[in-house]
Amino acid sequence: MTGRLPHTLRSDARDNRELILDAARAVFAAEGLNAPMREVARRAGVGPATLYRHFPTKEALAAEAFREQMGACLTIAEEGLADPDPWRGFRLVIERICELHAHDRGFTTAFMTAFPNAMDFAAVREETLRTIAELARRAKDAGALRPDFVLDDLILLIMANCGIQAASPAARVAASRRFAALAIQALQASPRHAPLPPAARLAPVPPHTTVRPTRHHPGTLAGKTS
Amino acid sequence: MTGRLPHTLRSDARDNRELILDAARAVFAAEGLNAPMREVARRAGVGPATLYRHFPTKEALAAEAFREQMGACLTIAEEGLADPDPWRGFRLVIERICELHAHDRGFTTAFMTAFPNAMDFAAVREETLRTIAELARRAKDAGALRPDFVLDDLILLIMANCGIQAASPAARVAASRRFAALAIQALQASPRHAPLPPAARLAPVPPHTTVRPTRHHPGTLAGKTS
DNA sequence: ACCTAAACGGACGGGGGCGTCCGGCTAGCG
DNA sequence: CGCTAGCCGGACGCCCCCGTCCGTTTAGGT
Repeated sequence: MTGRLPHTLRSDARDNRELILDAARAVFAAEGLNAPMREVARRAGVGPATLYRHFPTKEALAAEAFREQMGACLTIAEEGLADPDPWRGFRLVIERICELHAHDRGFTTAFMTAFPNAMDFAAVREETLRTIAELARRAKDAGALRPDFVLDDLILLIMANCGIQAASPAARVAASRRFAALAIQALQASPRHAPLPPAARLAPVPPHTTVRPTRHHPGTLAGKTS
Repeated sequence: MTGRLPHTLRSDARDNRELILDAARAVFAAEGLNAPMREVARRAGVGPATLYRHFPTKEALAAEAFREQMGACLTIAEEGLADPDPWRGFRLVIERICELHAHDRGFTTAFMTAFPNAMDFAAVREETLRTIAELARRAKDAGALRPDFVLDDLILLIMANCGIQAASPAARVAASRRFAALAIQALQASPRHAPLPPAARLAPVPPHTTVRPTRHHPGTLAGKTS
């Protein structure tokens, strides 16, 4: 719905739009959401003005660029829910979501912050979380998932997964895989497990997660950084 | 050793040095290592030149500002090692290190990156890791820590802990506490645990990986400003 | 009280990212 | 084939941050 653009769009404009989206995906994946818009434009081989005309804000660009991954996220959750064994489904969800997030740096923060202006973005996010919540309920009922698991723990793990850095993308994915395995074993129900400290409300998170806002200069426009 | 400054330092210079260090600790804790040097200077109530004269590079400033925490880190490791029960010592180390890192945003990245130029910084880091490695060995021998644990897993967890964000510092600490508890249970030796995927070499990480500056744009990613 | 060396901080030039304007180009219709 | 509306991208002004220079202030010894 968002992109109900009239196909009365001139052909070159159409082409550029795709070029920009491809470039954005590549740049955001490699450098994160805080990458300069300029960089995306350069990579797409267009001028900055063209980029800004197509996507007036970075938020709009990111929302459009990550629409696919957002959908993938939901698909993963649904596939997990479809698994006859809820615990296996749950594990799969953890593993695949971690991998997805390890692949590009930008998507995680996009997912976590869930820009308020990109409505359907947040909607898919909520739908994904709701699906996983249902899956978690079943896994608990099956006695496989620890009963004190809450949805915020999932957010916690995704955030944590996002903190993992490495020299190469490959190393990051590998590390992320190991992390997911550890997380799963921590979430597995077990009589040996001591009770956990209380969960903290986490999401959604103010953007400074990635971006540093404060520049207390009275009067001037606020500055932000990441 | 590092700070063998002649106490033939003028009194105002001495005072300013302390003011700067206090400001740096506060700013780095609140905003992270990427905070502008200017901000530290403002907070300390000195001019930029003064700051640069005392600490020619941000690295030098951070190394000095975090010396205390760095020492605390090592102390934690040593106390863990001193515990007669190695597994309890290990758990304590995890919990306390996570808490320490949750408290200020800057220290984690400082610890992870371990600036190559700040020699003794890296030295303490290595010493800390070595101590924990020994503790881990004992905990494994006691049959409490899973045998496939490697030191990189600790790095992994610290990095992950660093990814945790929340609205308030208090919430972050709470989340971090829960995370630590989960991590400990994942690392606990258990016959139920499946083998883990291979560990990946992680540290140290180039500093720019962590964050990158961006500017604020009204109505877009920036959630709030003062 | 004075004098000097040391320390201070305001100010400067450079660099980079941001968002926008405008003159030139081209797609695509008549 | 020619025209026009729509699109493009170079260039601009803005702001913030960085690191350094230099005229001014001040500590502290005589």
